[in-house]
Amino acid sequence: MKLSKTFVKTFREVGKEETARNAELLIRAGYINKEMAGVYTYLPLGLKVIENIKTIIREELNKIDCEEIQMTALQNPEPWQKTGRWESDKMDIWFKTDLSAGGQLGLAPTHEEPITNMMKKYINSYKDLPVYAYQFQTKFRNELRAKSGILRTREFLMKDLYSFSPDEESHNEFYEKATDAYLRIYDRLGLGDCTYKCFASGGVFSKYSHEFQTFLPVGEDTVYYNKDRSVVLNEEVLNDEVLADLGVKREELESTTAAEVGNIFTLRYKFSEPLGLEVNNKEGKRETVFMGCYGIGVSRVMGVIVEKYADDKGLVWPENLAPYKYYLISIGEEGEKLAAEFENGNKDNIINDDRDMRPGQKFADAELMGIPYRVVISDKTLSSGEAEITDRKTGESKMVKIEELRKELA
RNA sequence: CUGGGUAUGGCGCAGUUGGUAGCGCGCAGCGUUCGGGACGCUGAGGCCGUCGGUUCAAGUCCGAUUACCCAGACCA
Repeated sequence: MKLSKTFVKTFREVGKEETARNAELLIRAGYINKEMAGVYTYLPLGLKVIENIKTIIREELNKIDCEEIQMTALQNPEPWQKTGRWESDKMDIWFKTDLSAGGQLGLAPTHEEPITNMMKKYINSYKDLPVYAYQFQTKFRNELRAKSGILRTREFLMKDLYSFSPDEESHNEFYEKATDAYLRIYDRLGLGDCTYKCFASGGVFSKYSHEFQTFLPVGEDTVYYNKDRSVVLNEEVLNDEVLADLGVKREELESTTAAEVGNIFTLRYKFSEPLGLEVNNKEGKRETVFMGCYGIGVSRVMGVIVEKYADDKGLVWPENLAPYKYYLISIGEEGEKLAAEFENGNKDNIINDDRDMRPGQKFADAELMGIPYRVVISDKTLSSGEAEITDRKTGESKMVKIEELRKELA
């Protein structure tokens, strides 16, 4: 990408009204734009990061036989009325809107009802099970207060997976597979060393659910854990009964703040029963489908990654998530020619900062944007037939021959 | 929702006892610069969140309202 061709700009400062580090840096670096409280636009760079995150999630879910779909953001109230979740006292985060022709619609806060309802058409026999369907979808939640930048927003991108199994046993099997897939996902997202499976409230669904919590100073949750972190539980379930269940003592636990980056639930018959999602079993008798749901807040994960890796100079992206891998800065005509040639040959991985600016500003922007490798090609480096590559994370520089660079950038 | 705060060019801010708005960044032009956010000159850009009131006169005072921020509560 030629930096001179994009409409995106970086900013030296952002208003004091934006205090969350993730949003401040993402706005300054030109990844996102704030539209209003808890509502953000993803600009070209930010969108590429989102897509990179989605690709990782998609690959891991496809490995465990999940199928991708895309449901609608507009919601028919009917299935929600059947489960009792249309009423605002049951779900206080609804955005509801009126149809011109009369009647109401909801803006999807989640998709258990519509997908369960839809599956009645496709799941009729035990032979149709299991079904694992997921989507990346915009969710709307009318939070009383949006905060923490892109960690808690009113409109956000979520990956939600729903499992439909013939019985509890096969569900549990898949639940374990999904857990493993989640751990692989966090690993690939660069959060593996600080993200743990965590016991949490099952809400109205079941005794427990499991969250995936990333230990992080700005996290909104408080979690308790033992020394080897084999047991991690959310503060909300820290009580004698749960401690006994898990076989740990209160005194053995330490606490920390954490950000929830995923949540998986065993739904049992919570939705399939009221919505009548049943199959004929081998004996030809009706059986209600056993369900589970599995969520990852894609945009929130992006914010968590920013919080984890950013330093005093700006964003720092793990290589597999970065919007571009290389940031080219050329000084002098020869360098400019080479930079243009390299960028032209690999537009998807290279930012060529061809703006008419002084080098200092380009260095600062390269760091602010968090591109993994900064390549400087100048008269100085070219005099020895070389270019300088600087690692964003470590700050270390090394010189490479132009021929080697040409190969690496190809 | 409770408490506190903010709202002035694209961004960040100032604006005294009420007298018709200013600074930095950015932007446009010219020139000098060119490996760590350069400099000089010139210039464009604002119904001061919105509605109403007080006054000869309101960015400034009063009332209302909306949005935004922080803390808390809330949070599949």
